[in-house]
Amino acid sequence: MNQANEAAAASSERQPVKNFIRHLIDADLAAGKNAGAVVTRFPPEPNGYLHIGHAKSICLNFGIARDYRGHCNLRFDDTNPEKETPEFVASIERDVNWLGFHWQGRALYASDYFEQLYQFALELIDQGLAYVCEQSGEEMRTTRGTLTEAGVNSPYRERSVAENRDLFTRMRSGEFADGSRVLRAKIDMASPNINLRDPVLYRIRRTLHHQTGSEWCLYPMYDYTHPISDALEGITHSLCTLEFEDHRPLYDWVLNHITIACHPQQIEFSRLNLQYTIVSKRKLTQLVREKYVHGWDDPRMPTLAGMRRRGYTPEAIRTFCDRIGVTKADNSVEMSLLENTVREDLNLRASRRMAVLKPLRVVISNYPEDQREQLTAANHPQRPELGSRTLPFSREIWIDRDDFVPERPNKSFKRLVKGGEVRLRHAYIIRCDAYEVESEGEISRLICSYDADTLGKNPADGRKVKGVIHWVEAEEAVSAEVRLYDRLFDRPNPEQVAEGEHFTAAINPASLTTLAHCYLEASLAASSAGETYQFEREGYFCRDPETTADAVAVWNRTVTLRDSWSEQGGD
RNA sequence: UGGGGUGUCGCCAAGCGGUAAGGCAACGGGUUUUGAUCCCGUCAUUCCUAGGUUCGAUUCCUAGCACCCCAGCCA
Repeated sequence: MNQANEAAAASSERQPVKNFIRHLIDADLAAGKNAGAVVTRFPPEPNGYLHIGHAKSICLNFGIARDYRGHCNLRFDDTNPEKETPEFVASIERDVNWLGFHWQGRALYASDYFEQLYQFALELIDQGLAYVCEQSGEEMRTTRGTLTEAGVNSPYRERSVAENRDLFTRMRSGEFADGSRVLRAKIDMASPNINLRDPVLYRIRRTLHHQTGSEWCLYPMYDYTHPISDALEGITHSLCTLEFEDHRPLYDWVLNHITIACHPQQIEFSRLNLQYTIVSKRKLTQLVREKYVHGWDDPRMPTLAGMRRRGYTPEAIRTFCDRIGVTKADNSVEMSLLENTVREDLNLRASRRMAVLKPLRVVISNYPEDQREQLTAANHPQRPELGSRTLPFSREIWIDRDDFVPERPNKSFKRLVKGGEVRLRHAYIIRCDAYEVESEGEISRLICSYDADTLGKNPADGRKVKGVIHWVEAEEAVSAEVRLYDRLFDRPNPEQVAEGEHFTAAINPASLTTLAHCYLEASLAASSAGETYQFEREGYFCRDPETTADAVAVWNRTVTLRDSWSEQGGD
């Protein structure tokens, strides 16, 4: 971040906000549980990029570890090699760090525990609590029962311990075909909780694993792996989302039936729903694969990589996560909360610059042709310590097309009209004397005159000029491409589409507007990738890091300025 | 109609028996060389509903209602 001021940035963050999980931990601590330790973990599956929903979980888990002087492990839940890749592992590590959180030592993997997991499975078998089942997937589905009817016991359920041990050992050594056998927990096929109807613990899959290679053809399931991984790491509070609530009896069952000292407490909270976007990894993957967006880091994506590229700061995202809170209630957070948090953060730290997005040529007829001036403009109206920069000024400048109309449309209109005056930000007051029109009817040029006695002061005769517009000196202007982003979906809940339609039907076709011929003030020639500025009267813009050095620089609009004018019916 | 959850302002969310915090949004007003920022003010006699307990209930009890999740060899 350019001109970052740590103190200023830090002030936008708040003191720890209490939530029901922190209250539970307080109670545990007060009761002397876990010898006063608080250990959490963030357990992503490396099958996609991290998004804003993960940010909520990261801030929760790492935030609690920080505030309770414990620690939080980053642990990849890598038990399904078919969907996981090293690229995702790398992106996740990068994004967690970028968000501002760090783990001790190396990142951990559930696959680190494959051997121990296997030994614990043997222990379950020895107790008669797990068996090798040869039913097909289809058979297993039909015998599982329904929500209201009990399931039917598998014919393989009563195998002897010796036979189960033999079979399971041979499953590991690769004697059986993929999918031909699974290891199942022997619990209760009539349980009203379907997760307890003899759930699968292990399946056979000959897939190269990104961490363990071809060492295993036997992979453990999430419900079996997660509690043991947590326990092996000494996790005290295992935080997950609501849909795992009815898996908790299984989580506890596993730990209650093996020899292990630690028994973490699983606590569930509701996942984040953000209006006008989606946070389903499956759907985000589809947007990328089917090229609805330009990649996981497309600035329209709710991924941390996309937000970073768009210009959102980690501080703003953390503050947002503080503000949405943590509860068990289903929620639907308005985009304006996120946007306001980003604006608030950027307003404080971003230097101001001027940029003309839709250029309209202006000639100042009474300004001497051979004259040039170097004006001085403060980088930030409220923070003088951020310094100032120089603004060239001459007879020819660019202003934005939206800042001129021939005739005043209403009495509160403050921009330039023919015969009217307006203040050029940081410069003089000009009057529009005439305008030229092209064959198409489009205005091609404005002929204006300036009041030389209005630099840094109001007119001596006391006349009031209300409007202020931004501009860029023509000769030294820097060419740029500017990309304006709008919400990716056209409705608050993109899942809500007509019968038979897919969520992609809700994609906003105007989510990206590219302006290829924009002019930035001269000082921006020295900007560098990733820097964010406020383009006055337009919004916050971040110089795109992915653009090649020799091309015209690309700027991504992070967020617009609040605009109470257009909200009232202005344009 | 099985099991597990949740219901406090348009959105998020405090509150844990003592008489409804805060943020966002919205709406007024002031300052302003960004229609930005900033400042000031307004915004739930009411907490899903109905009963009950109590001097007193959003908080306790009972009965309803609404919504979400679960039948992957995904996580």
